[in-house]
Amino acid sequence: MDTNCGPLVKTQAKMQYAENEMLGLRKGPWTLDEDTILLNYITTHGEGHWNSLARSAGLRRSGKSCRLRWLNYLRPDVRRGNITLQEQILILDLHSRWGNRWSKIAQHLPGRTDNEIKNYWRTRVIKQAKQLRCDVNSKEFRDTLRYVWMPRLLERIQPASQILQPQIKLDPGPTQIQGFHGLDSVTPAGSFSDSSSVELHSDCSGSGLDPWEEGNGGGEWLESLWNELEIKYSSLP
DNA sequence: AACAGTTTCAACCGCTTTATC
DNA sequence: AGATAAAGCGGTTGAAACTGT
Repeated sequence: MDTNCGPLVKTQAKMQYAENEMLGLRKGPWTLDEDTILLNYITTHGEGHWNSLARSAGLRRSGKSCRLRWLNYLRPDVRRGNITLQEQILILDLHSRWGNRWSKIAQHLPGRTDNEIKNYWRTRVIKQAKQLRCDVNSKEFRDTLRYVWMPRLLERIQPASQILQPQIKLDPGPTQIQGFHGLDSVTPAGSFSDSSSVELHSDCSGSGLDPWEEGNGGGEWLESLWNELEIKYSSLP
């Protein structure tokens, strides 16, 4: 991120901080009471204009803090719980296309917040990269994600998917993943869809390590992966 | 049971972008 | 056109929860 900013902006930030300090605004974890107040207020008056909302609701919180609490926690459509296999595939794929554009990625995972996806990426994917001694931004790691881990995830959800989509076949190895051609037809900058014949030489591959071995809410996502992916991808730019 | 080390994730911070006056 | 406010984004932090010894 470009960290250059003018002295005016810095001054504004400092003034905002000083103002918050003077107003004695609360920080840290939200209490049940605060949640209730915020929820009730938004239910009645709607969201937006967060600074004035915070004041009107009688919350000793910054508008920013209220907005974040609402978006990441209190919103009724926020989905909680384990990231499903389908969601994992989506995250991996969309991240390969867009990088750390968390909010953009989150738009394609209904009910998931950018914060949650970002946390998932940092705690699971980056952790795996470290264990494999890979740079998470390296081509090797990205190819491993796409050509080793994503097919594995697909294999896992395939039995359920086959019930509805028996024509789907998984093509193992470092080749195109069937079902993702639609994605690859869109080639944004930074995508690596041009590596369809890539060979994996990195230590990342064939390690036997499977980052998704542990519980993932299996069984609750028996709807068709492909139907879901089609819906998601059809809305991509 | 107690402690240390690790992981997770809610919340914050600094900054940019967008909207409004 | 410029100033200001509000909204939004991505990176980071720290406390709670979890795990291992």
